[in-house]
Amino acid sequence: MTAPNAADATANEHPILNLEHFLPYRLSVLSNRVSADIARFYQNRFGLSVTEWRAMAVLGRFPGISAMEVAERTAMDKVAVSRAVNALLGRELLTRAFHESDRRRSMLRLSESGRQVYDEIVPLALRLEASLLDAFSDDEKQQLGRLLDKLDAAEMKAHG
Amino acid sequence: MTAPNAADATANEHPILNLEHFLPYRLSVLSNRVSADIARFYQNRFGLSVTEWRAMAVLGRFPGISAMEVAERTAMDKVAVSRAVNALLGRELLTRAFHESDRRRSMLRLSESGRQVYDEIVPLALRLEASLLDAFSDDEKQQLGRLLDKLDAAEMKAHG
DNA sequence: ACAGTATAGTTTCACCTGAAACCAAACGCA
DNA sequence: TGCGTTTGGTTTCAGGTGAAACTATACTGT
Repeated sequence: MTAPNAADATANEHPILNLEHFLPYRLSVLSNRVSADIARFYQNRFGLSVTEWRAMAVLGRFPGISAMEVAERTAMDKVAVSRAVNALLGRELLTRAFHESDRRRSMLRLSESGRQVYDEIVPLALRLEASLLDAFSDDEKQQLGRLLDKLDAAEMKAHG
Repeated sequence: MTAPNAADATANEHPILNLEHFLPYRLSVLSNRVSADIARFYQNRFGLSVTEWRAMAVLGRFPGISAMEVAERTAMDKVAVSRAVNALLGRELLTRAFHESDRRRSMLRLSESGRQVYDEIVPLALRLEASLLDAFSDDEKQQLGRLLDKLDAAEMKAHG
């Protein structure tokens, strides 16, 4: 074999990873920035952490579910949920009852004031999302959704 | 005004946020899962944290840059970079020299063994990325890139 | 009925992270 | 030259985070 050209040398002996085009990196940076933008807002306004807000968000949608279900629906682990729920109970933004026939199982709901906070945050969260997608045509929005679905599926498959 | 119907009530009085379709949430979950998949690997194999690997990745590509430039190119803050660099210096995966005429400025490079680690990780990282994009046509890959660019731009604009 | 296992949730521990304060070197400009 | 400001980098501090151990309740099969 003849001497490799520069490109071959790069490919074979010293592979290079171009971080700024590396998909996992791009996702991470984008997601961290977007999350920070939103978090900053409800942090300042309501003193809620991301995990707390996520718990509230899912309880606004599915009142009465257990901590376990909150964990599943938010992709947080049960430790994070436990802490978030306890913090929110302490601030009386949540109420907790226990299941009649299985007293391990909690049943969580937004309290009156929790619901007020929720009702105030949701429209602003939606506005923020909308501003991200401002420059997107309907078609592009749909494509983005589809591509993210596909990435989800691929990640699951590659072991999730 | 007559009594609102269920849909109106939902829209006006009790807006609902559907977490599983909320873009910032989707990005966060996907990105965390993908990052964890990769991190698990070089964590086990080399005891490298995400920040350490990112620093190495960028130094493999741009030998001799300063800690400040590493921070810029990895979107990490300088505290994280400082820690990562010191850990890597301790393990002799990096070397550090100082700039002649500005002795505050460091000049960082992968050491021999750092380069070996880099050369071993890069192909595996690329394989992992490829497996994520396995089901994507060339066209879809290109669209994904374009849409992520657009999201980056929108985030910048909405204040980044 | 009861021994073993599974499940919901909490606590502990060890680590990661960013903001702010800090230090030292370098620059700007009178 | 020297004094205020800027900049590169480190340290400190105050949380946030997940893995693993733990508690309490419920289920299962004999």
